[in-house]
Amino acid sequence: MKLYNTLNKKIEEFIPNKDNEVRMYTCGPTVYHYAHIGNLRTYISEDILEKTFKYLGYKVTRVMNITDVGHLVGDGDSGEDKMAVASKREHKSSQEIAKYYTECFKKDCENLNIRWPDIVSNATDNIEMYIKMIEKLLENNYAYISNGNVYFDTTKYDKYYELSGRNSEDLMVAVREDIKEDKSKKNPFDFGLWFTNSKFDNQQMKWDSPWGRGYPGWHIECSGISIKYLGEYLDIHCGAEDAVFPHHTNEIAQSECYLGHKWCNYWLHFGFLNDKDGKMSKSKGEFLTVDLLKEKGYNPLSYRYLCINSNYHNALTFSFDILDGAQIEYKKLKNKVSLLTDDGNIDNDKINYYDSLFKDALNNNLNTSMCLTIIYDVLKDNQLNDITKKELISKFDEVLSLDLLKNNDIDKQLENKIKQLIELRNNYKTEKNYEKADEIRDEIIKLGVNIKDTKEGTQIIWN
RNA sequence: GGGUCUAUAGCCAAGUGGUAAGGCACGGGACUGCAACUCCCUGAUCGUUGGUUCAAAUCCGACUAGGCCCUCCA
Repeated sequence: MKLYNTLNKKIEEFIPNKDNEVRMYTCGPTVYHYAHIGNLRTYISEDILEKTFKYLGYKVTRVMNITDVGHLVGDGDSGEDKMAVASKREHKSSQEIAKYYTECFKKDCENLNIRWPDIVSNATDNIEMYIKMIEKLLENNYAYISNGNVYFDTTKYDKYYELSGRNSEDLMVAVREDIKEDKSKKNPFDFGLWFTNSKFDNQQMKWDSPWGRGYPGWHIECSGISIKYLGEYLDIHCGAEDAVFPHHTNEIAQSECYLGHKWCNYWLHFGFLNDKDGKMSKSKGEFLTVDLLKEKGYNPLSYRYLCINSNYHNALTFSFDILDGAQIEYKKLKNKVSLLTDDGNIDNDKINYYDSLFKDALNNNLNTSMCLTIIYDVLKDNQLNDITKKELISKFDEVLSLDLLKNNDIDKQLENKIKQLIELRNNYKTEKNYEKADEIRDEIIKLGVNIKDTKEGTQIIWN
């Protein structure tokens, strides 16, 4: 399959180290707050990538980290992070905060049909791995100790700027207002591997290390977890576009210097979900969570549909108007699927034909909007019987996970009640008492279903 | 200042050199007691500007606009 590889800045054929096996690492969330839907866009894309690999016949091992240390308290971002501040005031520990928000994240994933990765590891569960790596980096002179902290020396790794395409001359130092330049570094772009002398004096989580009691730098976490669980050769590393520099750049530097060879051949980055003012953030504007969407009457899968109908690589602008559109499209699609019957026999030639089109779309740099087009084509194809259509859609939904064939757990009791109401309404209709008939229809709609009058009678349409 | 990505109809978008997929919305029609659902019909020369080519939305250059990044934000 073809993917856009940030490392080479072009779309190229994906070839894993071992035939038919993919080792995949995806940067996980920092659990200091609820995830907003922009955060979740990345995980939706990763979920589709993972399921695509499987659909194409690869065996996939996917690892994700949970960052539960490093900037839970005290960094620039948390100044506006009211929830974390509130939790602190309530005397909750970092661990408690992390545990709570990890559960929230898990629930968000469930709502969006994001499969929980095979291995999910907390940053704090792998301290000995980071220490082992840092020791070796120090031993081989890729790192140095200064002012109580261990730093990676970026001048010792000549491919440091390969991923981001930058150079040291043009980078600006401490460009963000809330960041102060760290004078302990030899070079301005060196980064911390281990801190004992932190600028955050209220850091709660600390561990013993050969360099004193402290805590790991942010970047070593992903390298450590990846190498620990996926070995020395990684096939693909994913994350949002903002992670290219410095996070992934630093990961490559420390991992390859530690391993002594090339680490990962493919780097995939996902575009942002922006609001009309640009980057969505937790502190400005409306804080858009999955729960909020549900409260406002949106199906979380409408948002998944919106993401699927876009290209993972490009920025996507969010507004409720756009989500409204996606929700209507999604409902209509699902409704069309729900009208399919079980008639006929499965036509395997047709299955193979459409399945190969679907795979072509996925192979083409994850062209998921084309996948949706193929579903519409299947639905419109009058050479296909309903059972074949259903079979195809069921297969495609293994990747898209839009629950296209799921009837949202029909409640038998509810169904019986609706059937009674329909009978009552039809009696009124026969008497031409349309006022009463409409009242009953409204009542039925309030129960969360639609009805359709056909020549064969009134059908229930489950939303 | 530098890096990187993007720019196709009202909206979401496909398109990877040969004369613009699909979906939604809008409008028209069929169906209906009226609706909803469903079905049918209807729309763009591709940010601007040079160039390469028999031929460019698609390649190259310039410009314009926008996103992301330049130390812990997905």
